[in-house]
Amino acid sequence: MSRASEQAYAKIRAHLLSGAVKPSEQLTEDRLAQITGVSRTPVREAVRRLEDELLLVRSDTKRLFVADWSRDDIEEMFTLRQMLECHAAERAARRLSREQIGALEALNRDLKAAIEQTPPDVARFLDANRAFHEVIIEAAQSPRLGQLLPKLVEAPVVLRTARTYSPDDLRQSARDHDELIAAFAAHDPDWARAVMGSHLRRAFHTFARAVGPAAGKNET
Amino acid sequence: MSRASEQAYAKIRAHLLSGAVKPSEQLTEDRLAQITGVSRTPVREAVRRLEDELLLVRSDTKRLFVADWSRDDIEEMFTLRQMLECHAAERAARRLSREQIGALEALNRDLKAAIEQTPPDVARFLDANRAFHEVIIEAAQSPRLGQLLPKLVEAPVVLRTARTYSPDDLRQSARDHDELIAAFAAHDPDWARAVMGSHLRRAFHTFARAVGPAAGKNET
DNA sequence: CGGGAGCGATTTGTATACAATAACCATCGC
DNA sequence: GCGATGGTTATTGTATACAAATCGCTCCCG
Repeated sequence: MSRASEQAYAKIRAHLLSGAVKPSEQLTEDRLAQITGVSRTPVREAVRRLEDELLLVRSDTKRLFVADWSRDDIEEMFTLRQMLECHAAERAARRLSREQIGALEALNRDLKAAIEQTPPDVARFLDANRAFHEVIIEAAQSPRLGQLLPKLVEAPVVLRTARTYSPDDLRQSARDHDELIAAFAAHDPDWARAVMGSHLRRAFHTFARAVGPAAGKNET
Repeated sequence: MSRASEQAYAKIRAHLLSGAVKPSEQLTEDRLAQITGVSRTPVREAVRRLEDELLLVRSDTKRLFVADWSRDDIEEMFTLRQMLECHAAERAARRLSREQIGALEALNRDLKAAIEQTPPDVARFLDANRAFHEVIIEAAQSPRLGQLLPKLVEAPVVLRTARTYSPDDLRQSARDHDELIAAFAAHDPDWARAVMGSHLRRAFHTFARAVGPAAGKNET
């Protein structure tokens, strides 16, 4: 995207991530234009992208709000993500080059280093983690898949970034990645799919635990 | 969406469907503004939506083109659609109300009527077919799913609408729908998933046959 | 003859002003 | 007192003018 709208996107995203605004809080395009320093036109472009990623939502009458993700929303999202990303892992297992596997190993080394810092560098962990998964999607060579997945991946991570990851959770993630790499090196699609499935399902529970226990039927 | 941009969206879509423009042909926002009778601002909004649905694509330097779907693109799309829509069928089987099942029956009656006209009314068939699948997605009660699927469903149908469907193909579709309804009435998720899977996979082959035989490795 | 720099024309991106619509609030009628 | 109704303000939608980028051509130089 072009300069101003890309900048608006990044700034608004950072603004949401900073915790300066709360879920369900109303925003206006004017206000965002002030914050980002560009006019409403590129802001609208950026907002549309953020709506697509479900970080922002519009009310029935077009008013703009910070998205509020319930536990059920998060579960639904992880279920879909699991479906798509398991497929990606399967395809990637057939296609990953030696270089790409090397890249995954390097990223996971970085990820581990981020964990073992004191205190653990969660931001660095998340970056390495994202890059890791992106390599897999890239290798799956399915453009449509690459277009669909980001919409699912971004939202909850950004909105709940303040939460605490336990060191054990982080280490388990790293181990999952190790096993994924092993499955890829063996070019075994079934193995890769299975590992990715358990990896993401565990990630969901880790995530959900922090958000709150399973809700029975409450709305909000 | 608001009036002008919605209108622009509909007109551009109709324009693509009419065959007045060919795949890979360049379009300009100005030209589309002329055609739709609104200014470039809402046109840009509409174009973004059509890009999202992969009916339009932008070159690396932001120029706008009519999308060109290769056979491989279509196969990829159907594979993803199958994955998601089987999931939807499974969920729908657990949730569909008696009224919704009644609605599906009515839609399939209409679909059959469209087939048995002479000549068959393909547009009416496609409308009923779309409505049928939308009821299922609605019943799946998965907002994210409802957001993802339209992006996959629209594009190839619109772009290849001129092609001929054989009466046998259409009748087989109607039979698939009958069996789906039976699976829903029995509230059997596994059955529903299986029927949806074969329904869509057959639809892919019907579709692909008209586009051209499986290409080995050709690019374009 | 080929390749690249420069320039005019085309196309997309951004800012701004204004129009349309929705929310808010106070007042009126019952 | 309570709900409907009108006017006022806030917010989003659209048109338009202008800026930036890109394309395609010509012309020049090697």
